[in-house]
Amino acid sequence: MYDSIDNAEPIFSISVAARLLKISVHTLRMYEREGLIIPFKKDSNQRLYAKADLERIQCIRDAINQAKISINGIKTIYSLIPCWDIVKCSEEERKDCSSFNNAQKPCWTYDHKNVCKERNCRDCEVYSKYSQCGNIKELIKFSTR
Amino acid sequence: MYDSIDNAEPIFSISVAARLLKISVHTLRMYEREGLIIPFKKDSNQRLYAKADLERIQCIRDAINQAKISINGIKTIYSLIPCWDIVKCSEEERKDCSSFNNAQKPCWTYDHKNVCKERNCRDCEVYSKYSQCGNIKELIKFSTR
DNA sequence: GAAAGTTGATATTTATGAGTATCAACAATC
DNA sequence: GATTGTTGATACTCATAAATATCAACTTTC
Repeated sequence: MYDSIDNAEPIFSISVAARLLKISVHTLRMYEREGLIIPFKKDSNQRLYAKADLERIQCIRDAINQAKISINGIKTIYSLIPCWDIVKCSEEERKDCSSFNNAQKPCWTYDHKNVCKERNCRDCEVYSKYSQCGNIKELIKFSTR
Repeated sequence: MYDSIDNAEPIFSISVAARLLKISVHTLRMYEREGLIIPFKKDSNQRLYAKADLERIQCIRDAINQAKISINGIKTIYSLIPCWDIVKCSEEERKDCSSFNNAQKPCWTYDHKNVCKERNCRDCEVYSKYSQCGNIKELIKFSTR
């Protein structure tokens, strides 16, 4: 039943998400403010979380609590995802891209120009597909093949 | 005068290094125990630091104190350096490499087999050339060109 | 339309990671 | 050979990051 829910469909309210993850709603909003997650937003501005979001958040929790990586550390690690290789932006665009030229926070926390302007970061695979738990290194490997 | 010193020549004792960096000798040994640095060792086992080591340590300090990245975060970031691309190890060797297949600590903290067995990590460019301050992202960029 | 849930903001608590202190054994220096 | 510095190990302190609590204004729900 719970298994039949689509991974990407935002259906859990913040309080339900918090209960499932055994954390507080405040912590969820804090992760968002830090740029670690991008929950879906209803027209009324209320947040909704999908199963994929919950898995992602659990990875972040493990990084903080088990691996003892600070939030700023996680932001820096996310900033190393080779987004330029994933979205295939041009040399010209790279020169002009804040994300390409910095390494303090994830690309999806910047105001976008260029290719990324038309993309919705929540659905972009830089954010959605590759930024969980151990697989950032897998992505770097893949990009250097 | 100080400028004429070779960057790579290990000449500073631990107490001198600590004084120059304005930190304690204990902190220097702690960074080493954590695998962040590899000082030169005399036959008597005493440590010596080169100018390049001091610069590297200053970068680590800035990451901890300014950027607020935890030591475990720095170790994880170091583990993302595409060493496989730098030392050009084979597919076969990669399958068998603890560093390639993990992302918790830098490659130079593992017991080495394969290509790296003959290398001295302190002199290896994975450690020496590319692991300072902001240039890990530069290296990933370079590897994905 | 009353109750339950959400919003962002600010203030506060607490768990712990980074750094320090102390130690006896050993090495270097003059 | 006496002084100064180094080694690793264990125990301790302190600064602060992560998490919590509280708030009034706003939404959703039945």
